[in-house]
Amino acid sequence: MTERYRPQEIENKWHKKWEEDALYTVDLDDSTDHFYFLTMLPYTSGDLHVGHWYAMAPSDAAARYKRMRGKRVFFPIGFDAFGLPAENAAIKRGIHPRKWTYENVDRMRGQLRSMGAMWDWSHEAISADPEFYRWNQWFFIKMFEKGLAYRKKAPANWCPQDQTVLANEQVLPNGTCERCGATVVQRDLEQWFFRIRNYADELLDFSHMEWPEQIVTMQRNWIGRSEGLEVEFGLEIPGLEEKAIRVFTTRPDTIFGVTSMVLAPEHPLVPLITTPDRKAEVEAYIAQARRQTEIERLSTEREKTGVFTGAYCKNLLSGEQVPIWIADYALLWYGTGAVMGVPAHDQRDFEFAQKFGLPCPVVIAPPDWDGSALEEAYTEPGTMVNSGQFDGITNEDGKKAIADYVEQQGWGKRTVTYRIRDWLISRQRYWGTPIPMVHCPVHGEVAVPEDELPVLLPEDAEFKPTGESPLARHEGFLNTTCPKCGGPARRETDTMDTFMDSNWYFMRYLSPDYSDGPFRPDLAEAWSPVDQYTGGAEHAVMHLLYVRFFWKVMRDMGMVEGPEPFKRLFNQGQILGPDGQRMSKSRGNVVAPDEQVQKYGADTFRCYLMFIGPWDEGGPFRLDGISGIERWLNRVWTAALEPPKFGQVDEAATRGLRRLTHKTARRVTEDMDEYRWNTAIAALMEMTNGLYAVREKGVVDRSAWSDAISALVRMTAPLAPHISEELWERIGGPYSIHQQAWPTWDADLVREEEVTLVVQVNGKVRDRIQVPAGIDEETAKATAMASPHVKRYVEGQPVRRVVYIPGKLVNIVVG
RNA sequence: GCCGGGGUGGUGGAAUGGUAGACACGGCGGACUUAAAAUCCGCUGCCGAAAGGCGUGUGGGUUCGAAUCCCACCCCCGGCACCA
Repeated sequence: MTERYRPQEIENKWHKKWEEDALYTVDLDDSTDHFYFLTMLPYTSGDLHVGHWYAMAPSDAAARYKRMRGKRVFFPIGFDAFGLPAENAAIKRGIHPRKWTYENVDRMRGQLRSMGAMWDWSHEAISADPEFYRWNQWFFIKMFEKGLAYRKKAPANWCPQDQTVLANEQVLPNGTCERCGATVVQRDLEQWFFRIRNYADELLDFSHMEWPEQIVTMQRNWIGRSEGLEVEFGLEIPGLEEKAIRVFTTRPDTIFGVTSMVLAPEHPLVPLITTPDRKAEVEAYIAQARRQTEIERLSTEREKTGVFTGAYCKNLLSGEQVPIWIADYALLWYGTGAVMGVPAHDQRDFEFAQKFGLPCPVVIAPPDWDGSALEEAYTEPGTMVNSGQFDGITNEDGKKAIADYVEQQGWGKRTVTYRIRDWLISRQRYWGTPIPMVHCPVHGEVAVPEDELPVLLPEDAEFKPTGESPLARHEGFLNTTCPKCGGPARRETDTMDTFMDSNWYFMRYLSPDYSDGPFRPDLAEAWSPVDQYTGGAEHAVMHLLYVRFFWKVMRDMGMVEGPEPFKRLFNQGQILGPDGQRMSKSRGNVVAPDEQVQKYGADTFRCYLMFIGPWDEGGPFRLDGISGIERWLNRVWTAALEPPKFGQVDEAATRGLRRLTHKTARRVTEDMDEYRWNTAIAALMEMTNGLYAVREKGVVDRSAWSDAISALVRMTAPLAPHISEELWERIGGPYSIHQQAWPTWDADLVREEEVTLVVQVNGKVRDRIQVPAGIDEETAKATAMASPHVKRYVEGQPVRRVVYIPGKLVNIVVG
């Protein structure tokens, strides 16, 4: 008897050995057959949870598979270490964020190692290291110099109780502070932005990437391009310089139906046009709008609100006077901050008009319209009516005709508007990259000179919430001199959004110790773009859009080549608790991977995660199936180490074994190419079951058996790297299995000798007959007709048709 | 409301126009064992004694043949949501 499979022993043994041998260290200077496999870097939240395993273990399997297929695979890892969770945890525990973060890094490194993944730790990068964030600052300065970073006033969530700025996630859905329950208000602060809108059109081009359709659609909607017309409405207010209100519309065809002009409450014209008798009401409305968070303001559940300013503008096409209102559904930052209200053809305007008693003239007639009033807005195609010279044409033609006319008259022009806003990058927080700018009373915004980078994050700042950016209270940090004039100046005290780190971390991995730039240009050229990126779909419109934007910025700086950073993207599904709910400590449904690894071993745990279902679906994690994987790996162990008692060789059985081996190689290869781990494992289980059946009889050829075991163990290697390495050594394979070639298959050997011919009568299965694989049509049909089970259903009825699918099926149509 | 994904045995799932339920869990039976665990072998969609019938969310359609394609509807999950 061979000794039993003891996962914990062999796993520790091989971790040590692999590390000593630097088995997974890649020399990037050789980029032959390179393949960059990247997994989203983990946040330093503390312990590795099942979600990390679910994201990373299959990624590792995929990277290992690529390696065995002959690629030089770079598979790096690092830590996303800045950000609010660390700061909050530090505040709660009264320890420094750096201490909390780096202790977590140490713990997580150990947990990550237990997975047995082939990460190249020699290329690790941590975003909170000064040598990393130095280059965030460098990039910021470059972007400032190119006009891609700019400063302007923008509202931030402000908690008047805690006297602090809150991130959106810290504001509860009812608009209160998650910490103290006070009502959060909007407060304007000078903040930094990146001009992502400059790249909006380019970001809509997805032709150079193989990404899930879902993510592409989400990004497309997020960018939200709409084509329309910007058109002026006349303003004649005594003493007012402004002679027009500009609106953006995608429906120029409805312009004759305008019965109101609605401005955003913050629109700069509002205080200038409001009549004295409306002033009090208008100001009260603006004040209440400002008190609401954007989430509340944009809720579609709410009834429409608004107030009349007392002023009117002129519809230049119809000549009509139009009352000017303000309402919070008009958004200052979208379009021109003004909406033309067409109640008959826009549901939102319809509700607004209903509430305030505004008229609702129809200008696009529905096909069967009898002239009666509408019950709701009509937004379908129709014929133009009540639209002066444009009457009688379809509204689609009307769109063009009116846009042409407006452009001819010089009242406006066709434009494109985007939903996406510039990227607000300022955070009024401590634990992040300091923005490397200086505010000089004489020279204004001045960038810190490159040779003074990094602007270090002071370790002794008071990071507990006080009402200001933590760095603003640190005198030593705050007070500096102007790089231009040497006079006294103040440092910028905001830090950067941590999505800045994830913009380029994968490039830092290439040369984490490089100090002449963010990354070595020659390695960037040889190893980018990333061939395969894997991670969660929750990053669809933040990280995955920012990183594409930033890549294009780097490209325009001449630092990288090509249109996109990631050729292929794969989103794994989300793993839920056994109850089907998101895992959380408060629900008590958290499965701790460490315990499971302790109990079953990393190989079993990895394989089980891959076996429960398709990788992109995720789903509830129940432990009750894990014994199936445990048994399977035990059977692989036994099959590999306890061969049959070879005796009289049966040729057919030997051919059968070879067929099983080659067939499995084909199936597993195809499945692994598509990351279909569950079916790949099922195929390996079937092969293992087949080997067991053969082993009982012991009538196969020795070499067919050892070929089968060799292939089985190699195909198991990407999934369960430790047990396969151990078995490989024990069956006498050269170290390391992870450097061996992937099994190939021979199509001739895969071919079956016999097939099951399914016989149907009128589409219902009536018999299954074993026939030689090469059977011809005539023989197949005759065999089918001869079947007694078939005869019963055919007899006495005319055969109308016989359908034959070669080697598979005969369908006899009677009646 | 809009966009995307999905609905298959007791359970996780397989099958993308041709044998529905691969593989696995669980269950049942057997072998081994003093016994249990582990291990090994067999059976296991539902109804039916059998013959056979029924069966992939619901209803209809296309086809010799539909889980798979088309139409309508219901439900679940994810994302976006007053975008002019």
